Amino acid sequence: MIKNEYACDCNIIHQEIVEEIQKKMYPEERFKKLATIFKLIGDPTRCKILFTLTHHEMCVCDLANVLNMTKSSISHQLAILRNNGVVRYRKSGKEVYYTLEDIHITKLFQMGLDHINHLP
Amino acid sequence: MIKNEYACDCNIIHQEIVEEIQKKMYPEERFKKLATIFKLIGDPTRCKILFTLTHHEMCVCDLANVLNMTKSSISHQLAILRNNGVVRYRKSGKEVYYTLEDIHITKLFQMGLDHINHLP
DNA sequence: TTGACATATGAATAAGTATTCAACTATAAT
DNA sequence: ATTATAGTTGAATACTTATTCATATGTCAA
Repeated sequence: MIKNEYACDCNIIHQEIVEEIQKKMYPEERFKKLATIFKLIGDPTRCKILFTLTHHEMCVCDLANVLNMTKSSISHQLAILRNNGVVRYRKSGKEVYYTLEDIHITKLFQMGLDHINHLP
Repeated sequence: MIKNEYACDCNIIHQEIVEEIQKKMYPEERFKKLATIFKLIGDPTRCKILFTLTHHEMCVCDLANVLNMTKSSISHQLAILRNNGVVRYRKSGKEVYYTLEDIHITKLFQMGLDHINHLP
């Protein structure tokens, strides 16, 4: 048991295992990115938006009606998805139409969806 | 264009599409569950814990050392993962050893990890 | 050009959450 | 028995974030 004064508030119990994993550890930045990806899907409103866009391209008003929420609220959430490259938009007259952009996140979302659909 | 006074603050622009998707829509509860799953992974500390446990079963002290955080902080996060069935624990003397429990969440996590590892 | 509507956005508010701190339980060692 | 250590947990704090409100921009129709 090696005292570890600087790193944290407790002892290392299994030094070999700890060192082995510390070598494999990614830099902080990568874990932040990873968490961000999951956090993007980790909100009910955004889940509903993604679910809806999986079925059809949609403008903000229609999304607001489908989700039964205000345009403003939807628009804020779309901005988050947009700024993280999850959705793409095209303008047509007064309307703005959104579609899914990021294939990886879409796949992750679909996997999560399949999972809960198979729950009891 | 049909005025929708009760549902939200705006008009339905494409009624057919909206109605079609409203039929396919899941109940609120299911989207909450879905979001919860992703939210569980959507935090850098929990990502690090999951990453570490992917490689080896580990006790709280060792986890605290690997992540360079306090035992308390780790323990709180482990409680969240535990309460949501993501990790399992076994006691051995004074130590508590954690392993991954939920195969679905582990798979989702791995998919996310693969994704960011293939980023430029 | 005026009015109506679709969308975006900044600020404010409210709710949620991660970490710290202090106190607690349980186990092991002396 | 007493002490030290591993882990948990509740409360407090600091931070993040979703929604609302008010306002602004841009497009279309009259």
